[in-house]
Amino acid sequence: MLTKKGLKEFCADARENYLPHISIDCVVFGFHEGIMKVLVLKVQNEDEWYLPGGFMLKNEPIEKAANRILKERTTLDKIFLQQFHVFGDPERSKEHFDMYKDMLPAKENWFANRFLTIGYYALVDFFETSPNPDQFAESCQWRGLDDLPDFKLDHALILKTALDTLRLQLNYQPIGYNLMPKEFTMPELQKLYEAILDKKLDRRNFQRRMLGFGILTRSDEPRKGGAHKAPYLYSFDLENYEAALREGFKGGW
Amino acid sequence: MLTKKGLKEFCADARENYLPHISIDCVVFGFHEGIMKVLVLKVQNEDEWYLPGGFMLKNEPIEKAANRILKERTTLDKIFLQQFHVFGDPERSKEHFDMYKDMLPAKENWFANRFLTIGYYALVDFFETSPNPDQFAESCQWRGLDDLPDFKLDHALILKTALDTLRLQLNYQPIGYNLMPKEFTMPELQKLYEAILDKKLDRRNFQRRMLGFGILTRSDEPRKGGAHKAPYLYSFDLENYEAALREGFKGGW
DNA sequence: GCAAAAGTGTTGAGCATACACCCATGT
DNA sequence: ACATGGGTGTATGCTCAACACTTTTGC
Repeated sequence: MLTKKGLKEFCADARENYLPHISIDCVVFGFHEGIMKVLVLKVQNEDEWYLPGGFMLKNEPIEKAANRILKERTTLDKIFLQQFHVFGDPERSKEHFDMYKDMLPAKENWFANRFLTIGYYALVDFFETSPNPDQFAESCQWRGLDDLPDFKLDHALILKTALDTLRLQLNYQPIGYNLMPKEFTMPELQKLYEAILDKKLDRRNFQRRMLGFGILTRSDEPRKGGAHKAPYLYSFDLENYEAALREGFKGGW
Repeated sequence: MLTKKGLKEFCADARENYLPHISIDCVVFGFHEGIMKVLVLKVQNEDEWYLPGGFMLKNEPIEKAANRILKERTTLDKIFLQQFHVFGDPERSKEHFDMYKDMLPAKENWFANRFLTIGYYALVDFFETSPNPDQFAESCQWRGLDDLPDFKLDHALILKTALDTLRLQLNYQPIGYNLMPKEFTMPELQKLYEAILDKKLDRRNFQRRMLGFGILTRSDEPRKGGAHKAPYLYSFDLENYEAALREGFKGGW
């Protein structure tokens, strides 16, 4: 939560630069140790949790705004981003309104407005990401899907909707290029799918199916060093991958 | 196009009642004589075409606004509506801006604003719909997908995106309850699918597949009067239909 | 040599496709 | 009777799920 002075400064700045009534909230998915993780923000000195979000510059394309916001939170550029829904319940930002309503008169108070928020989800490489808190937050951190905090506002709904969309997407689009390192083994990729879908898949059928999509390249060198039989390393064939992204494929899990 | 007086009145009213920077545009699909039709508006005395759209009251949920707008255009209530995308290119409403920029100073000119538009598509019963023009339009009429006008703004993109979404939806959701009359024959339903997908389907396989979804009820009375063998009449089993809407089914066309 | 991880193969069920055939009705 | 639209049946092939077998590696 901001101090009165901080709020006043923020509002003056926001009114000048941002489109009113509109925000962007992002669900940033990463994959680490077999668990799907989401970037969450914790407010200073409070047990309050949010998804990373922000506002749109007056003359900025939506997707650019989402990219800019995420770059600030993750240091990542060129993130895979997908708009998935607009949340516009008139009461959805009431908590924010109540929190700040006594500090500034409504006319200059940015948070006295109703906000529609455009939901984006992002898929990022966990290891390339350096979470950065924003001016409202004390920390920005990864949380597993099995260990989510209680979100403020409608951010739990936003997260759930993003996850549902992602699961649906899995049925007709390749996923993984943005979530995996450059090279990976088939079992590692399978763990990603299992984490997203929250269910076990058959090792052998997964392999056949995945290879059938024709979006993977097997490198000559298997991964060494581990115990047991050395698995092959794969990477995505970007050309085919992107063709599949555009055209989609059939069938589901 | 509005007169200066009309514009001034509209803008004063809009500024008081509507959320700035945000509009809603709707792609209304109907089905008639084997062709998918879309509701389009024609501007008075100009060869300019738009999709039906409008603005959101300051305290109105998005979906309510879309419903209200469509009720005005179609006289229909309780329309099947699906939000599908937000279009937010900063230049997208430039045509509107240019058209009205000399009539009113930017400060009072509603159309001097940048607008994000939330795209909804609607599925309606062609025969229940009575198209009504709005204050900007001279006519509101159905046009077949094969006979679309050149749209202004980005409305061609909005329509295409809606159609793509609808086709995707066909893969995992039942469609038809909102587009067909209460009772219909299997060949009639097939024509709907063919019109949406723009390709021929096998009569017999379509029937088996459709019945396999378990969302149809066959009535005892076949349709009489026509030449040839009397086809059975079907209606949707609303309970199963809605369950299928929620849970989706697998496989595509 | 054994356990565990990973690669490859096989089989059977179910579903989609492409047909063939039968029934009803108006001309 | 026959053309046409419509309902039902069947053979083929493909895909997916389930499961068996083999290979590699560290202990």
